[in-house]
Amino acid sequence: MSQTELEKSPHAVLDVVNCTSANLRKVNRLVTQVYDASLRPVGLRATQFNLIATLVKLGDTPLSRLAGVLVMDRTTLTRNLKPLVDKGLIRIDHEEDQRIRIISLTDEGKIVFEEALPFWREAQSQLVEGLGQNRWSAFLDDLRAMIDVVQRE
Amino acid sequence: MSQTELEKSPHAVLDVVNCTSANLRKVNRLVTQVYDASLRPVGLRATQFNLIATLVKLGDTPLSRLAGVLVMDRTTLTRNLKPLVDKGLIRIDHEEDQRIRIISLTDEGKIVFEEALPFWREAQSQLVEGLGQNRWSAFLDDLRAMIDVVQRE
DNA sequence: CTCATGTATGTGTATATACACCTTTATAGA
DNA sequence: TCTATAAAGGTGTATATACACATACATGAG
Repeated sequence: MSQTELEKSPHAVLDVVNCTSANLRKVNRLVTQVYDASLRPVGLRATQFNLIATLVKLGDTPLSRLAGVLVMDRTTLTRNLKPLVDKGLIRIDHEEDQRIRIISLTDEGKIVFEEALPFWREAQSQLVEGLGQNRWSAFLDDLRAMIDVVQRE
Repeated sequence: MSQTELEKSPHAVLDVVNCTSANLRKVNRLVTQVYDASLRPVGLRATQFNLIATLVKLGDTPLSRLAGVLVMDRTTLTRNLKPLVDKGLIRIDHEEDQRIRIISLTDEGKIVFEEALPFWREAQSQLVEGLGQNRWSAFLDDLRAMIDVVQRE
């Protein structure tokens, strides 16, 4: 009769409480709900707002490059674009190279972004102030460090 | 002709780079992929492993209480249980009160958890060491602080 | 005992995510 | 020129997430 892993390490279950992934997912759920709630008046989700903001910054961008900048799976981006295209906020055009899809903001997309900005700021401030400026800055630094850690592999 | 929000605040787009939600979601995507990849040999996703680990800790638990502990929407939990029930790792029973669903680990669920533990540890170590013990601890503290901030509303 | 109300849960729908696999289009060699 | 390969993208499928709405059951007021 061999001992189970749990009998050998009774603290194993406690360790799992410290799971980086589980804690991240939990925070992500909660924080996403805060931003989604703030942005609801303009009909955007947090993900969609970020996608639009990235396009404002980059200008017209090929799909794969956009996915690279967002550090997002290409096929996820394709799916995320759909509701925005349906709403007329984003346009997808071709280039000479028929393989390449150029993602652009429409005029309405730009307007909606401007409308959404104050609502985004509201959510952002709420969290920055809730955690405190300094601690929030450190937290953001750590998020970026974590990105480096994972991507460096 | 009124100025646009962007013309008034040319740094608005740069601010959005610091979006707590966007950065969290990005890290969450990457970290989830690390844990999913580690756990693939045992056929569990990070979310599923965490769900099982929580059940190991709590024992048989009513659905809504489990959702509360996980800080997860009740309906999300229902959906997340399905693949685990299908695989026979989790069972859903009734109580005397016919409304209540009791979620339990099956014997096979317990076995799979034990098999999964070393793979979880591998992913966990990878991130703890990548970020450094101290910084990782601070990061986890901040995640928990962020949970408090959001829940305190 | 009966019904109004509250509690526990499920379903419909939409989005977010990503892996495996497939199609289309360029391009570099032979 | 022709073709093998690489590059860019899409689709099928499965999971993760949550809001709005619907259902079933329990319980207390009368």
